[in-house]
Amino acid sequence: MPAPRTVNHDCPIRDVLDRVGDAWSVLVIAELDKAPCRFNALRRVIDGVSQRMLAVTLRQLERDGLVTRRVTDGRPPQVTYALTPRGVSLHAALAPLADWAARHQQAIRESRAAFEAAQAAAA
Amino acid sequence: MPAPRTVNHDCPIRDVLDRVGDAWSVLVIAELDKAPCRFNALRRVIDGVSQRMLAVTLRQLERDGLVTRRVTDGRPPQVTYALTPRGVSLHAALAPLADWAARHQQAIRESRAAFEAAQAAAA
DNA sequence: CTGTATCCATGCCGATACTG
DNA sequence: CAGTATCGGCATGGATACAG
Repeated sequence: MPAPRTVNHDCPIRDVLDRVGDAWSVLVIAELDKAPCRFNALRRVIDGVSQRMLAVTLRQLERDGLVTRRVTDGRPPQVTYALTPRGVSLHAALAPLADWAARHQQAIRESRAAFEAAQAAAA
Repeated sequence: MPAPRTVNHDCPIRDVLDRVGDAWSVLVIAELDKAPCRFNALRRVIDGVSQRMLAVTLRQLERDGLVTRRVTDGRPPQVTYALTPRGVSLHAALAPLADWAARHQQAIRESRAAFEAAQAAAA
């Protein structure tokens, strides 16, 4: 019975969404796309990210070859993160989705409000 | 000084990713884009999704106006789900990302392997 | 400054049981 | 067939403390 006509979880897009679907990855990528950035600078600009999660996120992105980590020893030590070409291309691939989001955001909010109103009415 | 130059969480794309970043939404959308489908048919084709999560996922998508839920009372009762035009457009907006994923999947795997090899070597 | 290690609260989700 | 309700385990992630 080797005919699994079921939808596969390891279709490529699920892979990406596992990377990029978390709370911080996209924000980090978007920020680094503007300019390379140091750890604490990112921390300040991202707003709400914990030290732990920023470190974890950057590790994952580095691991996947989406960002580079460059250490400049000195006083104090500095670590600069930057997007790789691959990271830039991911950011580009994200653009249509961002565009869709911006265009439908309002309509979705309205749908949601309408849906909840209907729910309330039913109750 | 009301100048919060921090990155915002409610930038539209984070909104979408909160919807679409979960494990099942994209799979459901992809499946419904092929053809409308009934609940248990989806359940069978999606493979691994629990009854609960499929129900929750469909509710959210319906809530956001991405899918419709049509009930055909009878013996037995039938419920058919289908994508709305908005849902179709989301699926389209996802395409570039899926494409990127397919193209970089292999390279990412290699990066990851290399990264872990480096880690192991360092230890 | 740039992290890692630990602890712990929260919330997600599968399993199960039950309803129309 | 198409769900909802409830429970419990497990992973996620914030807070804190510590290190290079």
